[in-house]
Amino acid sequence: MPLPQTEMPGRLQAHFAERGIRITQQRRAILQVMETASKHLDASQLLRKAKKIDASVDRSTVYRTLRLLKRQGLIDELDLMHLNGEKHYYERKLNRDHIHMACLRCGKIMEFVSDVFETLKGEVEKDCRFHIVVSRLEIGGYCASCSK
Amino acid sequence: MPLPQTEMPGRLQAHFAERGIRITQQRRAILQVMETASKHLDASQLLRKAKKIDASVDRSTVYRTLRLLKRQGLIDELDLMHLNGEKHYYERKLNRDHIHMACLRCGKIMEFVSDVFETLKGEVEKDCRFHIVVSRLEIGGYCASCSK
DNA sequence: GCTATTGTCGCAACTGGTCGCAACTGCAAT
DNA sequence: ATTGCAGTTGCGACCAGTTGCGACAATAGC
Ligand SMILES: [Mn+2]
Ligand SMILES: [Mn+2]
Ligand SMILES: [Zn+2]
Ligand SMILES: [Zn+2]
Repeated sequence: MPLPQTEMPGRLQAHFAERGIRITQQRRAILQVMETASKHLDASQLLRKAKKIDASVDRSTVYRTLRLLKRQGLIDELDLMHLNGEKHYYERKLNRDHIHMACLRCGKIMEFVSDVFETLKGEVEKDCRFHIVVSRLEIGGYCASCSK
Repeated sequence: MPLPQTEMPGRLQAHFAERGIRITQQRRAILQVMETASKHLDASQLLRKAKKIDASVDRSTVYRTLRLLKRQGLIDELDLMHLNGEKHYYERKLNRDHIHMACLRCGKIMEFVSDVFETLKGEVEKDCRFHIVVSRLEIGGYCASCSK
């Protein structure tokens, strides 16, 4: 089962500079956390980690920076089936979209890259004349070990 | 006061009866709203409409009933790309899954049924040995009239 | 119909995400 | 280096969703 290829250690901060977006102390801390994160951070985890780098970082700034990163297409927002409450999860956008699967029993999160998914998106673009910017496929169910 | 109990119960209420789930005045009101809704209600709209049928319905009961309906597989929960804040939208689960597309410019929501989507889910079940219970594909982008 | 059982409800307190505002700061022009 | 200012921040108030609890009401059994 194919896994998503990890992006080069590219810099979120570089994207900001290129697009003339102001780089503040707080944003630097938040971006650094997002860069180095093992995936799927939620907002409060992100806040806690960013505070370790710059203690002045406030909750609102985390949410505002997440919104900015989303608008810039640099991160994806996930529900992961809301297995643990309503919160959302964030991960750096990779070269290729991937599907997320969440096991409703053990809570494991799996990722899957598929050509059929690409085909499906192509179909939507053609049949609906819809120009896709972002797409998100999340599946809930039972993983191999839990479905026995 | 709630409507008379002799009123023709909808499918949701029938499902509750079959499964031995207690049918209360408040739930009857909420189910009735979900049955007759043109789609994609959010929680506060649902609360407002349900209160018109039974004024005693409380916010918590709406959320608890939504959770119950989700667990029973009777409704789907959608983000619709969080075009209007973080809230979630709900719709009755239909015979066949469909994709949701949201236009980032005009806000229009479109639905699309695709065999390729079914193929993709089949692939996930087979390749990942994952038993799918619920799936949700949401796409953000620009509709035909907005992408010119 | 009446009562006992137990699931559900409304309420109020709490948590997590948002927003308006005044203070601050990154950055670029001098 | 200094200055000027738009963009950004922390803060506090606010709003939406959750939870624990005592009161209540839907059902089953009499
Ligand atoms: Mn969501
Ligand atoms: Mn992922
Ligand atoms: Zn599992
Ligand atoms: Zn549009």
